Amino acid sequence: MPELPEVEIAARNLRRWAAGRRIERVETDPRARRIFRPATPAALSRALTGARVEEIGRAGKNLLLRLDRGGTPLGLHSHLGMTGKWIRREAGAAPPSHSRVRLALDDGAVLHYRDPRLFGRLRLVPGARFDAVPEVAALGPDPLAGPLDVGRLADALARSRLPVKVRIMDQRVLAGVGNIYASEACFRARIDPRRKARSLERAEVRRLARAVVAAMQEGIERQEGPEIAYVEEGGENPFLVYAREGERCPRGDGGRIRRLVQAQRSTYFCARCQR
DNA sequence: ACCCGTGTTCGCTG
DNA sequence: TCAGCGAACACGGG
Repeated sequence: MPELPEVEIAARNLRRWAAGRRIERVETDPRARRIFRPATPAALSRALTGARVEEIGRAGKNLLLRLDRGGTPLGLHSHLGMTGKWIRREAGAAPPSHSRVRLALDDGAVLHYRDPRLFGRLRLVPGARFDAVPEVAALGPDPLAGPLDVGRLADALARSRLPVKVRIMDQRVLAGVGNIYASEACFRARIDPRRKARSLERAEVRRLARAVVAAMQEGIERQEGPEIAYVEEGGENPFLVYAREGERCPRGDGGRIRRLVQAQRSTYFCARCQR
């Protein structure tokens, strides 16, 4: 389930599970070649076996693992795509379905990278120089890495004729915003997602920036909190408007949530309160 | 069977 | 040259 909040939870999990641990064994699913960069399972296995996990960082939707191979730094860049997830299992436990990579750690646990659709990516980064990875270098500001620069966001919006909801999903504009949180942020900011990005006034840009941060923070708290058990799959839809077509607007203004398609993705909004 | 999907990249077009 | 568009990737679930 990866947008910024889910990737942040994955980073926190990996810190608890793997920081300071040594990777003793690596297994890969041969069908999963396409997620590897470079694309050979053998190269991935050779590089990671024996390495120690030092730090786990996050930039937008990207997980950045800093490893140590006998004094030489090595980076592992993990992008979860649509369906990627890191899962911990005790030694000998049955693997989850679609486990594509298994990292056996020195405490006996096994980290599984599960990814049914294979849209994720795992990339070795020599010297842990993540700024040399083009997709990472091109990222815009991360909404949780310090206060967002409203002027910079306004500039990025002013240069586009795209609908604002589509524009804020561009990772060069805001790192970590995906399809769900783009709808949620527009709703919180009371901005119509169909508006051209360049049409927003400065005050609206400020509202949008705050709305993005608030939506992300709530998403993280929801998944990190003690109620994890029933937020897991099968629970209620935790979002304000996403996937709520036809329901009443949560602001109680009498509007109904509408669905439309923008840039081949579903958008949800209330045309009554979002202008 | 058919449609939909929390993401990104690539090739084409104007 | 570049912003924008639509297809493609691959598979499960409703």
